[in-house]
Amino acid sequence: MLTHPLLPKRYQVLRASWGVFHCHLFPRSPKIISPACLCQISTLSTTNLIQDYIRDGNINDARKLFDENPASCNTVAWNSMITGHIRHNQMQSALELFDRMPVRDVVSWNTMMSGFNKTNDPHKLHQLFSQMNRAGERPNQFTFSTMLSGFLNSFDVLVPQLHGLILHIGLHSNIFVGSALMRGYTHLRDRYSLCRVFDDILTKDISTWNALLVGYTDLGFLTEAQITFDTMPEVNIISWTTLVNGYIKNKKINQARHMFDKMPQKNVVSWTTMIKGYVQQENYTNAIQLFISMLNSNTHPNHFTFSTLLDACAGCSMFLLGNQLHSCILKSGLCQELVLSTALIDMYTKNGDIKSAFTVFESMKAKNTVSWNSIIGGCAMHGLAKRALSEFKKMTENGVNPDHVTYINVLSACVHGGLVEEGEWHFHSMVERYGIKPEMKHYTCMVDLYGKAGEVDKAVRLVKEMPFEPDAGVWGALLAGCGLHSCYEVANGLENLGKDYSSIYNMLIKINGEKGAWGRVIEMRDGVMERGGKKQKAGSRIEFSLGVS
DNA sequence: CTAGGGTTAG
Repeated sequence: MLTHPLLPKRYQVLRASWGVFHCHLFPRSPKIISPACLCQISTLSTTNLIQDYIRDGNINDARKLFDENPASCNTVAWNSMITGHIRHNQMQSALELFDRMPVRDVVSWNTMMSGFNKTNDPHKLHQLFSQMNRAGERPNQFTFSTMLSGFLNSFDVLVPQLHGLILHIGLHSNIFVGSALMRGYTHLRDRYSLCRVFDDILTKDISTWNALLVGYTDLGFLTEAQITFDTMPEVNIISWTTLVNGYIKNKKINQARHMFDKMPQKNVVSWTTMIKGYVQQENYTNAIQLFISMLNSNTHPNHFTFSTLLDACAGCSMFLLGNQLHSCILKSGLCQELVLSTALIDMYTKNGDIKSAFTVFESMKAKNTVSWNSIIGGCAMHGLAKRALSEFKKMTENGVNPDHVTYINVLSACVHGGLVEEGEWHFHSMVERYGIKPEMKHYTCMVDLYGKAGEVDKAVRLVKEMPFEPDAGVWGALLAGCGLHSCYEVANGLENLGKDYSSIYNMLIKINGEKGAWGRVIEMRDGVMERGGKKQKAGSRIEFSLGVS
């Protein structure tokens, strides 16, 4: 039974020393091994083999062995097989095995849960948890930490509930459960419970302390975070990076840089964090300088670093650097990273090179909502309205669900192409077909669409129907339409016009000026000046990218 | 065989 074509070399050795193996396991057994013993040995070795294969990433041989020896597979073998499928993102196969396994233990349930956690499917996770309880399986510390991390963005409310169960079972002192709970309470922005859970963990390790640091920085308690950092029994590179990132998240870029410079050592993550900080502040010069220092310190950039830098290139039109980064990405073998391709598409469209954007887009093997959004948005930005709509059609045909950003892009494509009917159709279908409620931006697009097309009445009606108070964008779009089609009366007759926005007054002034209503113009201009309004400065992207401005 | 802490895209 131990002879098998799939047995790797080290097991051939085991087979050769069969006697030793036999004596070691069953020292008192007769020379001729009974069938029951053989079966036991076989199960042990099959399970070990499957585990070895999976550890080596060899899912196919593992599955072959598994399928060909059903009698030698115990629950551990089944669980290992499920783990293997999950590691290879084969959730369907994992689920299929889980459904037909003869005996499930707590590990089987936990493994499936971690799978759904990986695929970001909190509903399935939730479902599995109740099934598990119905089946009479008792959740353990693994179950709770998986559940807690899976529920962070969807079932936040369940965090205290799970906490109750955890206290009941007595698992609150487990470091894994504890740090998962701390993350949960950080999401709930509950500082008191965060500290409470931290105190309940009797033997804290460095991850526990780091979780507290994350909690404090996320909630904006920078002083507490700094004190924690200074009093921690030990700090590692993760603690340092957490603190730097904490200052960045709270817009204290200089303090972040101060800590960053004090770091005893830096890795890709810490460099990327600091670079991202500067990109967020639109301080692209420092971001690039830091990137160069990073390369000089012999730290290799990863896909996080590249996407951050591409974001910078998109932000300030550094076309050359963007191109160079694309070459680096191709060389580094990271070009199939979904996020990177999406960042590349965005960089190309914002630098005016829609053709390259399409090249990247078409080279992608897997596309998600964000990637489709970036190409549709790119088409819209380049005035390719029809193309944007046809890409949208392809997206839905490919089974990728649109979201609210998709519709902002689709509607703005309609605006650029003057496609009123199509725009109306999509505006309605977003709720009816996908249940996406239109937000302010969607209304802005529609107002813009009607305004540009000269249907100012429809635009006004839409503004009145809107479920929220219009912002500067909506008023701006409406007034732009009025200006374009000389609707002087409509513009001046608007009630509740956004009086707090000086840009709105500037547009009104322009409309009145064109009509020759100078009295009103002067009156409004004085009003704007009294409020301390300034004339908007014009800027050029070219000047910006040359560093002139 | 299953679980925790720091960086990414529209």
